[in-house]
Amino acid sequence: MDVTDSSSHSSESGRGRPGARQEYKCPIRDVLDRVGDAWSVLVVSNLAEGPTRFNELKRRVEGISQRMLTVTLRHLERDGLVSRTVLPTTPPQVEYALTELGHSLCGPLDVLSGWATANQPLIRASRERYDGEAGELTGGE
Amino acid sequence: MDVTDSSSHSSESGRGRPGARQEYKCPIRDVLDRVGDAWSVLVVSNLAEGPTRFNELKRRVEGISQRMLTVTLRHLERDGLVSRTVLPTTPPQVEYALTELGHSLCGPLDVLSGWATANQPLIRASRERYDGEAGELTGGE
DNA sequence: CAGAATCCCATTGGATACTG
DNA sequence: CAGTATCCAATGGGATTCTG
Repeated sequence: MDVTDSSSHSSESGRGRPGARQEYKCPIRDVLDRVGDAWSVLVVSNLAEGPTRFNELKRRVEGISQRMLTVTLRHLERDGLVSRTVLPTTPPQVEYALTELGHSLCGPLDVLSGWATANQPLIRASRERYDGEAGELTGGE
Repeated sequence: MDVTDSSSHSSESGRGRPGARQEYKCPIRDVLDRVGDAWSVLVVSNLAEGPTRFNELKRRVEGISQRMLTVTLRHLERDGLVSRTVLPTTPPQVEYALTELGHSLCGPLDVLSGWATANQPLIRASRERYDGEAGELTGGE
């Protein structure tokens, strides 16, 4: 494991401007920004099953707003994980598909989701224990 | 790949309350919420090297605010990934360490960061290409 | 030292309406 | 159909201050 940030800013960089971190951080960061975005993962995993059109995707990811789907797809496209193909039909159809790079991400993502699925019970349990204890202390009772 | 949300809400669940998604989603989600949080990853990877005290951690992750370090540690603790031990000294010392569960996450995290490191050049390139084209269209010249 | 609390602005993201 | 644009509530997170 070596995700340790090396190109870190001295804390003065982000001073005064809340939320405005900085542009250059460790390489991992920006990838995690994408992976960490729950929508991205759901979209990618959906696309893993094959090319899909916008509204179809919106239906499948169900719960995502139109705006977020657009934004997410743009990000994924920008990162070269997803390709966007406009079919010259009327009405216009747009097909999204994983690129090679996108497919290659599925492996690592799978490992992670495997871990998540396997350990979710433990995590859930830990949370309930934690929350329970917290409640005891606060509630006094 | 099957991260597809199965316990999805009909869109009525989150209706009206922006940002307030819902409590139950697919198992993967809450794990990704933690992994996706850049700070969590940095903290975990730091703790992977051994137990560390609060301020030491703050120094090492450099760039993290005190508040975020506290919050992040609380989350990790709640999820059972990190243990918190108060040494009864004066002044009080608090040591944070990875639990077994926490350590087990390092593997998957490593896979991911491996992918990230390996493909970062491609991603960067893709972004520049994308941004370049976007600029052409918008700026006209 | 370790952390809780407060203030406050910036970004997020849902809802809605409009366009080609 | 496939978006784009706008509005606005909620959250995130830095800075600062106070405590045991």
